[in-house]
Amino acid sequence: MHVSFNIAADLEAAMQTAAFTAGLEPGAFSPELRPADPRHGDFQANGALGYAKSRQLNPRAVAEQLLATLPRAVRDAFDVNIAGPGFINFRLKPATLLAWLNAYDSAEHLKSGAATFYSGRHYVVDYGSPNTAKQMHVGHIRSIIIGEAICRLLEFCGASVVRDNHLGDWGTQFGKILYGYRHFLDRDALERDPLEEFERLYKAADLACKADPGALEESRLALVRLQQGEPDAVALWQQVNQVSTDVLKPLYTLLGVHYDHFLGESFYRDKVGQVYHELTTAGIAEESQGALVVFHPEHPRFAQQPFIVRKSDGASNYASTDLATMVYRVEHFAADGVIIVTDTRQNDHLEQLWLTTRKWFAATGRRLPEFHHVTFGTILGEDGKAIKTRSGDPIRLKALLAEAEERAFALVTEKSPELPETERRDIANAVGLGAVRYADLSQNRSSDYIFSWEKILSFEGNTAPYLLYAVTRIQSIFRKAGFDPADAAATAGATGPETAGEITLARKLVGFATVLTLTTAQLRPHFLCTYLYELAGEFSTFYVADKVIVDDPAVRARRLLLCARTLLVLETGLNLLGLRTLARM
RNA sequence: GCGAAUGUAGCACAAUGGAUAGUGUGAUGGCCUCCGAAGCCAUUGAUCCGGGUUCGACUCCCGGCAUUCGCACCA
Repeated sequence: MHVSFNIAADLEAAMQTAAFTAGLEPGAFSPELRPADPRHGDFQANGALGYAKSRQLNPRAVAEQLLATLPRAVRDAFDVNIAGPGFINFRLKPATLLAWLNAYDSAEHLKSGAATFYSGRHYVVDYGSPNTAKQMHVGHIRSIIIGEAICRLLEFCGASVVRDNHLGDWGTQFGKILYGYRHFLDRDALERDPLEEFERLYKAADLACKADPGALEESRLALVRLQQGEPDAVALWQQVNQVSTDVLKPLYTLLGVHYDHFLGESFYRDKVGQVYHELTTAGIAEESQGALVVFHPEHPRFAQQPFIVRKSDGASNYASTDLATMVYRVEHFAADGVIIVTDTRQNDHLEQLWLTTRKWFAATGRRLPEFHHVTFGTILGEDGKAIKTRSGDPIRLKALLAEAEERAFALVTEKSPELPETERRDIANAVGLGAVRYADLSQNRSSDYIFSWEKILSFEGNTAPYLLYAVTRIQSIFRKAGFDPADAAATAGATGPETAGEITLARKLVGFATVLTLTTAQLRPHFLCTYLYELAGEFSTFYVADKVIVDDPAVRARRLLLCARTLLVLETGLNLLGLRTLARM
């Protein structure tokens, strides 16, 4: 029996065929196939309701018609019934469940099943993208974690992905650092910890600029000199960037993120002239108060609120470089889609960027890519305000991750004191970093969320420790049974699921395909998290109800198959989210 | 002032316009001679307010309210 990875897609196509055969008006019927409440089925088609309503028909009668013309293959694979006002419910038969479980038996096979979703599509994902001359703090973590998960998900679903770190390495902060370097430099401090000193210089200069217009003016001029290529300024700028990336890279390594490129704003410094020229020539940009700006008359707000493309002192800003970046990504990387992962505070900027890009590309005959601004909210402390240290400074990312590992180590030591310390350290790394990561991904990214160590490291609820624990329990079963989880001998001759626990678990496993389509379509990793949490829950229920290691070889193979596939889907899913899984903890 | 995001049990979070709004925590009561109880089962409790669209609204539209954020040379 052949069974597709994404069963829903086949079913949807079959429904269209049935509609045609049944003589429903062509083009007017949409199956509206959705995952169903498990009490009703695995999928439900709601299309009969809308179709019937618009044509003054009885929706149940339309559903009956569709049901009568369903292809034979659908009836073989599903139990089908009509319920309520005209919902058509499809429930996977045990034989179909078994066929799917047999077909998708490895990460490679799951991936090749999913690869049709985005096959041949090229995406550039811009995430992380910190400013240089600063330490990374908690504020940077969401972009890194969400961005990386999106990259992995798209790749798994067949896309080719370019990971681009669009460093903020060319902005106004350099004018201030140049100013600070000239007036406040502490050479010993620079020697000891250069990044620390550059950050201090920036802050000192920033304060000076707020207090003294002369300082502000000097900083601006310093930036212009840098952007004009003055050697002293350029040398200092290079030093700052070198020091910064030296500090950034180990953090990315710790987080398992490997960028293909670090094309920061400065990379585009020789490409902004073309932007000014084309926008002016096309009549999209205009001079206003000495600056080059774009207004969008058709827009209620951006008709008045300018998109400043070149500052009045001639310097570029992030609008200039972002526009140049858009062209580079389409022309150099042949991007079909551009995804930028930043917090919601940049909504206006990115909306203006996109409005401008559309007009500009139309005027110059360029191909317009898909554009997704993947936004996210702020991480809050337990007081409901933006998270900070007690002294009011931002929490450094490095310190946060170290604390996560430390707290996880204490927990593991408490729960499993018998394990050797090196293993407990390793577990603490996976659990601690996984907990931070999962906390960020498991909630809808558009909301702010409250960060609590107690909550994210809890073994109860939708957390990394709970999911990692489910993985280790399954591993433990295989250890006890004397098989490697990937060993086909363990599950040879397995028949379809029979008990309530087995069937529920198997149905959930098949749902992996649906959740991948939903997660990538909306670029919201929390859909996958919710799914994995539910899967782990179904496994726990099954685990209590149905003993796996039993004498009857048929029952044992059948249940080991479910264990093996649950392990596979949990590990695959968690890896897509960037979590490392464990054999024991 | 204009705009955006958010508003769901005491608390923290789910719900691509579908059927009885799910889960964790908390509280209460059960389940280990049995594969890891870091677990499982059960009870308890909620859609900010007012209109509208729809066969059907937490979801879409309009008007309020609340919180957070953004709005001419930071990114």
